[in-house]
Amino acid sequence: MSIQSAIAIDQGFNARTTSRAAPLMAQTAPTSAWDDALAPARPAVQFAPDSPIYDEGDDARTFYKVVSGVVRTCKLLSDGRRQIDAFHGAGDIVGLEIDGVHRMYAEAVSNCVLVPYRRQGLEAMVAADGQLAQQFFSYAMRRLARAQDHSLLLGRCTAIQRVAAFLLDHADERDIVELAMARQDIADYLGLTIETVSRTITQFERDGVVEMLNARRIRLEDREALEDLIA
Amino acid sequence: MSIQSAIAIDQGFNARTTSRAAPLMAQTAPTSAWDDALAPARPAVQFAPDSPIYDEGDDARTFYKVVSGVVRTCKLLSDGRRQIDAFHGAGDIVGLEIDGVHRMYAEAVSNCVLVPYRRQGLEAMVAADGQLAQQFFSYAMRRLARAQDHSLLLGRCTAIQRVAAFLLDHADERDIVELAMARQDIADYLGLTIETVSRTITQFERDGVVEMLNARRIRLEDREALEDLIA
DNA sequence: CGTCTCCTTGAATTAGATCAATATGTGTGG
DNA sequence: CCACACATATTGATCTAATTCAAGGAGACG
Repeated sequence: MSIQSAIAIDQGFNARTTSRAAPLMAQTAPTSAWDDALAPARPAVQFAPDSPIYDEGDDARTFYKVVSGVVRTCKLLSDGRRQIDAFHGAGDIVGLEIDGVHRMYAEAVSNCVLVPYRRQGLEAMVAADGQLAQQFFSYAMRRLARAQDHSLLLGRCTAIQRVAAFLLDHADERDIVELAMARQDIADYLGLTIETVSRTITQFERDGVVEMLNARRIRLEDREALEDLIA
Repeated sequence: MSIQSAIAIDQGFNARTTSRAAPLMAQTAPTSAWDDALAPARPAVQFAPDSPIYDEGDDARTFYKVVSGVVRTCKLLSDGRRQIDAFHGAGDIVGLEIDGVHRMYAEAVSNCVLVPYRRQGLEAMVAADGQLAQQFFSYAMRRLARAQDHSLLLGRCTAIQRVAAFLLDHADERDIVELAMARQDIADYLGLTIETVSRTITQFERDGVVEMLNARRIRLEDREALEDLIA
């Protein structure tokens, strides 16, 4: 169903993380132990921007490891309001659930390559292999920590602080922010409107804190000023 | 340090969940496997309302299982704004971290009895015992699911929806909400002000949706109406 | 029976949303 | 290469939900 739009490819693993996805990858754990322990359910699959990966409510037989590109996981309210839970880059796991059903839906933000794994196989291996189990526990705890940080941002931070935190989160070592996602995605991640995100970035530019090379590429001119905002 | 205010007691395990904590407990997994597998680090410890359990930044050598009462885990912003991440009732684990440091601080909301466990022992056991590891992984994933639901509430729901969701979350089978926490706690959990929480509940009462038996005890007169608000 | 803490209520303010254009690309076909 | 169409982004004007500021009540407790 949601995988129909995906095109199976026989290789593509050598194409390492794009520089665009690198900042996200930096926040994820090494997954080397995985690649050895778990056999992919199928060859890697490619998704075009905005194409669905799985739907909320879908049977969660399969989970994915992101090889390249960026994935968003979201929830919808009945009136159409959307909350993006997280963006996932190379190395991240998406779609892993304890019970059998996906609690969110996932879509490709950019062109993505994902490796699908069977959840069934995982459960047996986790029970058998303490090392692997430790890795998955650790992975879940790291995701939890991020979700908790996100709650603080959504519950108690101003628009200025949310956008500042987002830019810092996605900046690379050279203070360049390469945005894989559109303004609407940023807004739905930060619990704001697209207009507020746009205005806030513009304001940062007026204040000389950032420079917009273009809409998707922003340079932090004064990283400290941004850090002070969220301190 | 943060445990100084706690008084070690030699028993208290037989005192099962108070009715007050029951709704929270319902959201937690059975932990029977634990009690057998992991030996407490010390006898159970009692905490008075508002007393600190551990501080953000503290060495996370110890984690706790809530035996009775309610615990809050929180983060502070530098200007004093507080976000309550979660309330924890009987059966819940608090203070378990992957790295060695507590990412939040924890305080007793009501009178609490907690059993402390050493994290050190846990890591070895998890690596050795797949069954136990599976339980901890599952626990972390359930916490993650709750944190993600909370993000949707904070990012995209109105004050009315947040308060409605909170009341439904804490109602027992008889549609009675026994609130262990003060209005300020509810506000800091929902990302609102105390005034907005108060006004919203008052409005529910005017609309005949709830009845306030007293400030800490609310009866849902029309559960469906509340459910429709968050649908 | 006063004092304290917690809760509620009211009035004024504001951050961010909404509504409404306008601009800036970006790809397409002539 | 230009002109058009379409997406996405920015900007402006207004509105509103929630906050802030400021009193009052209502229990709880010594």
